[in-house]
Amino acid sequence: MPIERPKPIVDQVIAILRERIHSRAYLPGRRMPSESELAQELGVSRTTVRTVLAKFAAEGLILRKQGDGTYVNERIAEFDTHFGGVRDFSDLIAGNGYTPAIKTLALSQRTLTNTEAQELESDPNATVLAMSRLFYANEQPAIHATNIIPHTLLKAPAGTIQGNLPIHQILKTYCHQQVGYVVSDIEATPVPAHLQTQLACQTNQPLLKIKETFYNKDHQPLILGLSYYNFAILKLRLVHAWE
Amino acid sequence: MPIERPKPIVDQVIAILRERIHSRAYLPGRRMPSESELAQELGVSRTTVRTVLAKFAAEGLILRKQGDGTYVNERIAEFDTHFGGVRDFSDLIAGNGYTPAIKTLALSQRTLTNTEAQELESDPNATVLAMSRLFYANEQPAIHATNIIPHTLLKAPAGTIQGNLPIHQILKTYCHQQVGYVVSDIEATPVPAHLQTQLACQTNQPLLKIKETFYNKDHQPLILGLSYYNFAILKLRLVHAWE
DNA sequence: TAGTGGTCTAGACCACCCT
DNA sequence: GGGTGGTCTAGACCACTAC
Repeated sequence: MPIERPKPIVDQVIAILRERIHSRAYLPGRRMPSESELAQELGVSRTTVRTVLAKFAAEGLILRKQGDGTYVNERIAEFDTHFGGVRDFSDLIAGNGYTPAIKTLALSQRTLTNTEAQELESDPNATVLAMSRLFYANEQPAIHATNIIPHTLLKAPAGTIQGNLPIHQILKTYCHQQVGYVVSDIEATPVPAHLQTQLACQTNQPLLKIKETFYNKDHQPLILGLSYYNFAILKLRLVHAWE
Repeated sequence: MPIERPKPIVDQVIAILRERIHSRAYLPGRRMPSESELAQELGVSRTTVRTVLAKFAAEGLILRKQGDGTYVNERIAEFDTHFGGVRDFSDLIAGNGYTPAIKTLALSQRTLTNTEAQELESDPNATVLAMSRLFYANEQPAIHATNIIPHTLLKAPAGTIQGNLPIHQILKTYCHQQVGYVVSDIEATPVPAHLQTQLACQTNQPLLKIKETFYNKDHQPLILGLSYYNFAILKLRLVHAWE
C-alpha cells in the first residue's frame, strides 16, 4: 500500500517517482514503466500519473516519446535542481551535490533607498530590516544574499529571526505572508569591493547579480533580494524542456 | 463557434485566452471568468480549461485563489515573455515590447575546439558550421549569438540557410532534428574586444554570457550556442510562480 | 498488430472564501 | 449557502512507434 489516502495523491506520486529516479531505480537514459503500469501499481488513475509526468517533463527530468515510452533524462537525473525551479539557495546547492551551509553576516535596520521604495511601492521613509547572508557550497562561499524586509510586515521582533531558514519560510513564519510569485532580474557586475574577501574571488572576474522581488497573490510586493552569485563555484543553469 | 475541432483544442484555448489577456479583455489585476464559465463559453470540458490555466499559472501569467477566483497578473500581463520560457531571441525581444531584427554576421566552416567536441560528444576533427548573428531590439544591438552546427547534421548546403530563422526552426528544416531540451549556463564576462563595437557597450560594464547545448529526445547533443547578452538593453528576467 | 503516450470528456467530491 | 478553485476518477478515442 504505497499510497496513503489523506494527503494529496499527486504529491505522493511526485515524491515516489522522484525518489525512484534519483535512486536510479529507473536508470538514466532508459525507459521507465508505462503510464498504465504506474497507475495500476500505485492504485491511482492514469490521469493522476500523467499530471506528475507532465510536471517532470516540464522540468526536463524525463522525456516522453509518443508510441514508444517515457525515458529518464540521463543528464539531469541526479542533479536536477537548476536555477529556474529553485525557491531556496540551500536546495540549489544541495541539489547540485554540494553540502550547503549558511552564515548570517548582518541584521540591521535602516530606511529605504528611493529605488527600493519604488520597487516595494512603499513610503521612502519606511524602515526596513536588512539581512545579509552567505551561502556556502562545500565550505566554499558561493552566494552573498541580502534581503530587505519592511518593518510593517514583521509580526515578530527582528532579533528572533533564525538566519538559517529559507526566505519563503521566514516570510511565512515571521510575516504571515505567502509568496505568489517572484521576479528575478539577472545582471553582470564587477566584484563589489566589500565582497572580494567574503566571496574569495578575483577582481577581474565579474559576478552575477540577481535582483529579486517577492510578491503575494494580491500583487503586493513583499520583500527584495539582492544576491551576488559566484558561478565559478556553482553553475547558474537553466534546463528548458521543448514542445 | 470559437473552437475548430480538428486542431488540438488545448492549443486553441491557450491562444484564445492568451490573446484576451494581452489585449486587456481580461484586465490586469482583475478576476477573470470562472473555470466553469470558460468551459461552457468555449464548449470544452472544465478539465481542458484547467490544463490551460495551470500552464498560465506556472508562467506567472495568472494567479489562482481557491474559493475566490483566477486573477490576471498585473505585472506581466503585457510583457509576459521572460527568459525562462523562451525558445527564440526574437520572441523574447518582441514579447518585451521591442521590434526585433536579425543580422547575420558570419557563416563559416571550421573544426571543433576540444571543449566543443566534448560538449557535443563528437570527434574533435569534425567540421562544423559557425553562424554568428546579431539580434536588435528597436535597432539597438542586444544579443550577439553564435551557433555551432556539426556538418554531419546538415541535410542541405550551408549556403541555403536563412539567417533570420529561429534556431530550432533551422534545426528542423536543415537538419530534420527536433529539440528535446536545452541546457543553458549563465555566466558574467568582461566585454570581449571583438564585440565592443558590435554591441556598442562600454568596456567597464560586463556582459552576460549564455552557453547553450541543444539535445534531442534521444539524449544526443545537437548543436551549441554561445550568446552575449546586453542586459542594459534587454532585461534577463525570470518569473517564478510559487506553490 | 499491440502497446505507448496524447487528447478530451463528464462528473464526483472536497476545501475554501465570500456575504 | 452558493460559488470558486483543487483533487481525482474511469473511460473513450486518437496518433504514433516498435515489432
